[in-house]
Amino acid sequence: MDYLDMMRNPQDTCDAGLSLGLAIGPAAAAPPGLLRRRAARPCSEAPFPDNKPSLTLSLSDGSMRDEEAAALVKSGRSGPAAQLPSPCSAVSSFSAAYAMSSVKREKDAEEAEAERGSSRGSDEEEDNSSARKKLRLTKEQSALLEDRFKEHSTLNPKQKQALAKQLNLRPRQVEVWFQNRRARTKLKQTEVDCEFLKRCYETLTTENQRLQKELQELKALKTFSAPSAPLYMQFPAATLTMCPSCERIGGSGGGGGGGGVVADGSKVGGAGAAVAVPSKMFNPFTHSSAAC
DNA sequence: ACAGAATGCTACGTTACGTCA
DNA sequence: GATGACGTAACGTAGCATTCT
Repeated sequence: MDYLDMMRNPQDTCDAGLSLGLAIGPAAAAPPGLLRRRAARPCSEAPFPDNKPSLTLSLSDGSMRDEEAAALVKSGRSGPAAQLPSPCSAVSSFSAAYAMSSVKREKDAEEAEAERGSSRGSDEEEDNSSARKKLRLTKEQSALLEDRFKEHSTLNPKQKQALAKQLNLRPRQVEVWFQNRRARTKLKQTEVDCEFLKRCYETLTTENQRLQKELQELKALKTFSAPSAPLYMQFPAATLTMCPSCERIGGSGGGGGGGGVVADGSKVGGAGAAVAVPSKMFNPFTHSSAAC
């Protein structure tokens, strides 16, 4: 399965074993970008300094560009067709009130101008039309960019300059490529996380059904018990657990504390039960019992 | 020392081009 | 040849951190 297949069939991605490395960690609990945008970091830092995602994606293998590479070979394209966005058009599409951005554009334009004068002199079209042209990276360029991305998902200015020179691209193009590459990685991560959560939901649903069934059985058992006996004595011993922290007794069924989802809305233990379950969700990954 | 501006980097969303079925 | 889907380069924007004044 290559990168394109994974993009088209995220389910296949999971089925192929990408979820094997999943763990309940920062990435799974809160997929980056879903809750809040990550704070900016100095470019020298690692991409995921502390809360490194708990699974890795093999997006950066060389096979991922095979289709594109094949297309390039087929089309006979051999080198980067330099298409420099017209500085005029860039500015005209945007309010000049944005001084910060326009300064950056000027810098880009200067970069572009410098490139034009040197390595990109072979461009056949230097039209000043406002339409932006799209460059297709060559197989070699893509491969090298992928290699660099595998090493670091971000570049410092020196690395960017060097890589741009090596690839015969503008630094801005390298920068954009890394931006888009990070975005693709993140998208893929989100898809995997989503799939993982879906499976968690299915597991919990199954567990809930099982517990409801168990509850029904216990209720049926209760009708044959002595009415004066304490409630916890009416449970089979094997179903009773004690929370080590709060030392409260609860049924292993999870619904015993009132927090479990019960079909008829009633709570096991009733008002007098010494079990308090604040959470409405039973988490089989963090609780071996639902006593508390 | 502190405040505010400038700068540089990022993520995110969007646009538009190139390719393919 | 026309067309729609898809991948992705390029762009616009805003937030944050650092540096400068």
